[in-house]
Amino acid sequence: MNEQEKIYQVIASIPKGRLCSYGEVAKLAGLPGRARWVGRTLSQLPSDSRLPWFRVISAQGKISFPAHSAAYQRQLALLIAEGSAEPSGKIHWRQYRWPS
DNA sequence: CTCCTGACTCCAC
DNA sequence: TGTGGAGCCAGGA
Repeated sequence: MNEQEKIYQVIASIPKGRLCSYGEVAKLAGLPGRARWVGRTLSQLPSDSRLPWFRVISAQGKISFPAHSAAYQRQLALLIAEGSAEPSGKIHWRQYRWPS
């Protein structure tokens, strides 16, 4: 399994209603300190992917896209759909715990 | 090889 | 609370 697949696996395991930061995903995938790598990997994600990429946010509890951008609104809408955010943009960060 | 870039983080002010 | 800068590291030019 390559690094990209590990990252996909971790993200795929995040339950609906739970969120995880890029840094946490990296750590859980066995790639500590490589949050940027996770971000880059997601940026390369095919548009038709089923991966819940929108459950990954920054460590500051915010969406990592410029506010008002189309990408930002797309992610916010998906989070609102599962109760992880409000239309106002406020995020309800229910931290995902990796099964230990 | 060097330089720049980025869906990131931390820490100091 | 906000901002700024340094650290981070694989890719691409």
